[in-house]
Amino acid sequence: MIDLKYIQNHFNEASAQLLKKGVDPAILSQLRERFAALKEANAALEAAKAEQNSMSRLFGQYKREGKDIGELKARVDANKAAIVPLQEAARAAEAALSDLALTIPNLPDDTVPQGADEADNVEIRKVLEPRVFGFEPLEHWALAERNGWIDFERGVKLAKSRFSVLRGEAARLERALINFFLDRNRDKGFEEFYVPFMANSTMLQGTGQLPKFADDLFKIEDEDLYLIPTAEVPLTNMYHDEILPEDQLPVLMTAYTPCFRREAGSAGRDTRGMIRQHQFDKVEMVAIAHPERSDAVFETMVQQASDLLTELGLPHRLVELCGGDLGFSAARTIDLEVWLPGQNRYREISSVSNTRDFQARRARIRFKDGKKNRLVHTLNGSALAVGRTLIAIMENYQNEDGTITIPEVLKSYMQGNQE
RNA sequence: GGAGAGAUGGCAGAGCGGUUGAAUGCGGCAGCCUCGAAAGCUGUUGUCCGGGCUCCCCGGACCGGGGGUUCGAAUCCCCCUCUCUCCGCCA
Repeated sequence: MIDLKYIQNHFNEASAQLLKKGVDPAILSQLRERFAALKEANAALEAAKAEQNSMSRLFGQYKREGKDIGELKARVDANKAAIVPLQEAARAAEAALSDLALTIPNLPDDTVPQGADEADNVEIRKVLEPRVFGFEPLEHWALAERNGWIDFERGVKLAKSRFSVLRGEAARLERALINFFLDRNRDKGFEEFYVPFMANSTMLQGTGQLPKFADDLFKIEDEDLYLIPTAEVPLTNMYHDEILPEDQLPVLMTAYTPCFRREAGSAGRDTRGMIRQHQFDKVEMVAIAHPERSDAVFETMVQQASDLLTELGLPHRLVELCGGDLGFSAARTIDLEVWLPGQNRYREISSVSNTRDFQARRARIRFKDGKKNRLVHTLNGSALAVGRTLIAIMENYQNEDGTITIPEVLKSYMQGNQE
């Protein structure tokens, strides 16, 4: 949730920032009005309640002293009746405000480049040179088909489209990658977690998936539970409604989870292969950071994701997302895109974001700053998307005969298997 | 799924329907003591919102969540959620 006081005091700046994210600033005027209306309604209600409280105290006193309470009771009854509509008004104002506030995205950092979409993202740097092939490299689905590694048809049969089955060495490689990522993240000080793959609506609101993006989630019937779209949800909400001691910051966490997404808005996109599935594996990093030190943590996380790709020998590039391509909760995001020779292009494999205090405000995650409680900054980043890494390894390490060479660092996880 | 018990401040644990935002203990913080520490003693110690234009005061809200009774509810009533114990089922 955005900072309502900031909107109030820096209306023009906030409007400009929101515009960068492609949001109509008119919504901010509306927000400001609703905020003012709530304050007014609350002031009236609280005054009436104060009156009621003081009369009630008097009531008790009269009774103890044996005084006549008839006249007082009449006054108190009248006031009580007057409170009812005020109560209603305040409640309505509250609902109107939060309904709107929860749908407004985070404000982007000043450093975020201007731009409408993906095309306006800014490349920061490339890491590793793409390999030169002496033959025409195949796309991952063709390789998978040739070797029987991915069974798309049976995935569909078992569930529906956009599900697939990994088989044999591919399934094993998937597991190897998960272990490799978790081990390396742990080496960098991220504590490993194993978390529920479902989360309730309060937690999803905390990280910003609800209420606005309910259509992107799989909901469990008759339960207040959703399949998690990312481990960011359980990890970030680990400290939901808690106040951390300052010396515990930053909290660095990592977890492997499958991720479940409806992909409601992406009909027809990436339908071939494993790029966009309803279920995929991901190892996630989440940090709860001191607000003055979150930028350094952000850099660490970007570097970590990049190092994993480098260690796997996968060429990639770092891209700073422009305002229009930034996610709902993010103030700043750097994507890592891996080179896919079969597709002859870079594809997103990790996304590292600093949400500043946007999620912290929604999830009420705070730390003790001396005597005061302050909101923390929360950050998240993939390290890495496992399925897409698998694809990248297949495409980058393919041989002319269709076999795949296992990257050096994974060999210990594959018990010496070379192919 | 069935039966019972419970949910109070960082933790433990009291709380006749009326100065109870809440006893007490632990923990935390500050001070005294000490060369220093421990022990001991003294004081202090919840969160959120609004106003004064701020670390001090005033008002409001909060004792799992939501309703209700009442002039007044942590305390009485109803619903929901969760936890624990027993039974059933189960990896």
